[in-house]
Amino acid sequence: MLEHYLTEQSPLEHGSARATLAVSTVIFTLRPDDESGLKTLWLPLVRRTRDPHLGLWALPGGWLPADEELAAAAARTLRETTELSPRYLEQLYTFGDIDRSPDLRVVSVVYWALVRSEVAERASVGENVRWFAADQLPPLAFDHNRIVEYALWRLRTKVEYARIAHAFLGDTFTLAQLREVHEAVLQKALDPANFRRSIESSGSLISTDQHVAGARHRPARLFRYDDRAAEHEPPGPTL
Amino acid sequence: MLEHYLTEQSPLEHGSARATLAVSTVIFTLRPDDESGLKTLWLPLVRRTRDPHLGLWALPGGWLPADEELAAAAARTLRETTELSPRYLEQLYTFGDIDRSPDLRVVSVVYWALVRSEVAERASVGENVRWFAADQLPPLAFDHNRIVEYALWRLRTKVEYARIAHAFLGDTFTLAQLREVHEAVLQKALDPANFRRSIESSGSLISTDQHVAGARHRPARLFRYDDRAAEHEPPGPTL
DNA sequence: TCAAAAGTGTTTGTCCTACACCCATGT
DNA sequence: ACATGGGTGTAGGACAAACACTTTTGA
Repeated sequence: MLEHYLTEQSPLEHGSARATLAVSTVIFTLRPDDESGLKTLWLPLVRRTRDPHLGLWALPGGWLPADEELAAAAARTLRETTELSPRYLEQLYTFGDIDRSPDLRVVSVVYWALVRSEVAERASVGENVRWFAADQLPPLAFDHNRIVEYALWRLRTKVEYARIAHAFLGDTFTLAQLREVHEAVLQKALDPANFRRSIESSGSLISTDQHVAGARHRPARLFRYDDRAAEHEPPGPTL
Repeated sequence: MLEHYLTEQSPLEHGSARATLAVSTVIFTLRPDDESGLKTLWLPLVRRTRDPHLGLWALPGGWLPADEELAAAAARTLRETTELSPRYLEQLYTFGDIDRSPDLRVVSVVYWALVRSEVAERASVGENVRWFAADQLPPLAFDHNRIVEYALWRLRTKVEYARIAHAFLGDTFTLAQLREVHEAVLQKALDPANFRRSIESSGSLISTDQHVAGARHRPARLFRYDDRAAEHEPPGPTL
């Protein structure tokens, strides 16, 4: 049995049907909630124009062309959906339950991505693409609700907040802006004093000489990310 | 272009060729090094009996049948290779670089598994299956060296050591045995006193009334895992 | 002059580490 | 008796939370 399997010559020759590969992407951005005004996580969904699940909302994605890298396919569907480029893109998980799609056996390699808030404001929103608050989603096609749940969990428990928060901001930013991102993702208030210290001691920021004036209080200093600090990465596929 | 892609009817109809899905598994066990006698990580590899990479060692795996779950396929190849059942099995990553296999486009969903030490001692070792020390591997087929590197990194940086160490041990064990597992995985000595406290305060152990006699020192108490403690899990696919 | 947010200082408690020390057993 | 590892106690340092306080601006 072992020998049979290991020496099998080609995937085309074995009796049972093959699984089909798809790539989907969970795309997050941060923008003010309609009511509270507080920044919350939003994501774009695509309305299905065919069966199965015609009319339901689903994650952006598509079949994997044999000549395209996985991450490239994720970035492409992201671009096609939002007309944006990802500031952060990472493989999330591969979902392959037999019955997750009614007819075909579909295995989906799912990526998660972050895009900048300001840019996402003016992103394309058509008849078949709409942004939703991440914690108020309608029932989605396939197992996509579960996938978004998992992506949210991963975002919130990711240790290297530094790179993540960076992905939501511009090149320079104040500590208050950075703290606002952390608070939105973690869904809890952070002490400004302690936040400052923990960020500064992490060494991932470079302080500029610029300040932001115009508010009726002391001007805040602008900071920039230290790209050299991004080297503390796992030796794995993330690189 | 977006519309074209999203409304595409079937993966069978688009022009370019499809990718092929495979499942591979990195199987770890703990056993004494031949020289030092210290416990180290070992894993089984399979010799390839066909091109590409004929004669090279590779991870156990095979094509994914359309009617088999991903994790089930991983467990099956594990069983076929080692005649063992996994005590721990988790999806690691999906590797899909275009050129990772010379001819076909192969996308491999890779799992990592842990098996018990004592059991692995008497595991099947044939002409085409052999156990290797995880940090002294020969050049492997495809990108399998990179995959093993990543699996090792994940094993060592996994936060919930509790379940992992458990997978290498029997139902009851002494704290010294548990500590030996942690030391082998982390490759550093741990203070017995502090190790005891950190484990006990984690609440994942149940102390039994049994003790291990026979050694020329105070008998060590046997512990058992608290399955209820395993509930502190992510809400994701791991469950 | 006052409100508001930037930024600093200080206290307190918690966790981790190192290491001294006692306990129980086989030889 | 004594060597050996099981098991407990405790002091010191690192770090994080809480919060009082000073600084600098616009109104």
